[in-house]
Amino acid sequence: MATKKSSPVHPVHNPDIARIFAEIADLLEIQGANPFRIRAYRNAVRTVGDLPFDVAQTLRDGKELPKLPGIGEDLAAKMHEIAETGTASLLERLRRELPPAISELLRVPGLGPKRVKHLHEELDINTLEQLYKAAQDGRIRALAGFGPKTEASILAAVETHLTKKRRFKLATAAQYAEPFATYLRTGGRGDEVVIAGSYRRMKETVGDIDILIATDDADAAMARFLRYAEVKEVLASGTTRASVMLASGLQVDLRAVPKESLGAALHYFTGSKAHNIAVRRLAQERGLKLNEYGVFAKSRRGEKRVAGDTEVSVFAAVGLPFIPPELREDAGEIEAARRGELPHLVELRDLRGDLHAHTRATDGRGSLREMAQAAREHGLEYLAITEHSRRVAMAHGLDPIRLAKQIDEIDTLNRELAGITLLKGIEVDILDDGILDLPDSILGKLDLVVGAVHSKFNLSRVQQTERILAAMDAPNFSILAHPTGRLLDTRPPYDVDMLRVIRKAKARGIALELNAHPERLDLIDAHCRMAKDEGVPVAINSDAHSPHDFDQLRFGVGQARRGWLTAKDVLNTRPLAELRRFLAGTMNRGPDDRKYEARKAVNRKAR
DNA sequence: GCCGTTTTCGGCCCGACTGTTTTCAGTCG
Repeated sequence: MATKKSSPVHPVHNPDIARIFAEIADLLEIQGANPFRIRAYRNAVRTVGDLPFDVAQTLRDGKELPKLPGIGEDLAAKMHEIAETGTASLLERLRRELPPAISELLRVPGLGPKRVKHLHEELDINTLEQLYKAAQDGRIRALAGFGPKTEASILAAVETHLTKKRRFKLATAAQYAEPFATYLRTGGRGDEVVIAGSYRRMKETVGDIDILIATDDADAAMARFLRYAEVKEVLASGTTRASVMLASGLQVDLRAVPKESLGAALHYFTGSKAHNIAVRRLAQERGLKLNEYGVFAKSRRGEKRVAGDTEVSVFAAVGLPFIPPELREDAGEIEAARRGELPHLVELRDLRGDLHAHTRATDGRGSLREMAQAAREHGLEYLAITEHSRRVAMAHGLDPIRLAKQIDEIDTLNRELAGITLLKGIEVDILDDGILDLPDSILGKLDLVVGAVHSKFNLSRVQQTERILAAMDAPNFSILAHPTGRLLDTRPPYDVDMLRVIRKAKARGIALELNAHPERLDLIDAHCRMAKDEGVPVAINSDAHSPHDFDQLRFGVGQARRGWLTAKDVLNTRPLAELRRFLAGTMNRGPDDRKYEARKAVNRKAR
């Protein structure tokens, strides 16, 4: 339901503004508005989503918003309006003109604005449920421009969509959870506040947020929790636990514990459930009882508390060293801990560089110099510039001439930059047949080649795998970008035999990327472990499209930690000289690589 | 709706694929 302007206002965060702009864009699109006007809103979604500061907070602090690219007078005014009222009058008007749930229909793959409009006007379809019913009844295939295949794909898409419970991407949840935790921390009594649960384990998406507060005054902490301005609804509230729904739709649970129980409670509420069960079993074997209040030894005269003020003490009581939260999935971490073989996980500060970034030359938002400076400010020593290649027309991908020009620009800039080195790269498209989108004559002049699939996601497993393996046979190929192509919530991974890809990478001395973009986080944790087991280095890359995107590296590191990676397993922890040696081994390979050449020749002939 | 300016309106990344056509519209990235 639409928020009325007169209703109590919840503080607004950037994702809220972005969501409103996105909905406006959707509704305008269905109405058939000027496509460039729609694009302006979509650009604004990205701009707001990427901002390194909170818009509403900035305005509340009485500060001016800086001039933002693509945000003119009108959109700036709307950002003010949303920050103040939680909504935009334009959105409210559009919602009156169109059924409120109709923009949901645009989420169905294969349905764009024209078809949604058509379905609305011809069949009075306004919701996913109505769409599903119509597809089941075979009414959609009867419409002009639709057919049985379209109908079947709609049916399948809605089925997967309807059954999915809403989860938040880690980076989005962070934007709500961290200010909330900060608010609780500033309660003034020195309470210890920790966000536990899957958030602390750095899972790529979280269903809700679990906050733990160690306090001497649970009543006051509870009251403060419930008073938080973003609370829309109190779902439950007692003396030690409460549960609320925020205006953003994110559920937050609070648990207040006495300070001496913090460690045990933290362990308990961090999970995972499977990990907790396994640890409790260990406790049981030792005649101990483990719960959220501590570790207890049974005696004839009741129970004696033996540990629980810190997590370390909890683990120690069951004979284990501290296990980092990211590993707590009962996926071998307890056995490894027992044997003293836990990995020393990679940390953000271990990263010395970033091997995937874009600039304004294609679809990025910073100049070469701005990106270099931002990388340096994030403590990096090197940064690879890897624009899209020409096949990605929408991003204005580089052709050989423009790439050659950028190579010169980077050489020139490197001569004057201090404290950071730019590497010359490309994110070259892997075409349908596994051939790269640019000729070797130009690729061979680069420091590295990052290969990526951006098309033909629905090839069969065999075809998709062969395509990628073929590309890795190319004379110049350093890193396979976002290896499964998935976008969280939006696009499933393509079907590919990852073990074969990883073994090919091993054979060819190629690295795999762990793309740190919050929508991607690709490689997934299991594949990180697979790569590590096979001895293939993983590059944690930001895929930065603007200077502050380097902030996202922390989510990539979280994912890498879930994949058991140590600094040694990560390519871009290496010093520049060492990295260069690795990259040199992936470039300008000799005539031994006949497979790729043969394939290229065959394909040329076929054309 | 933004932007840049030859200062007040015209341009704004576009190629490929799919299913539906019978020469192409709609969607995607």
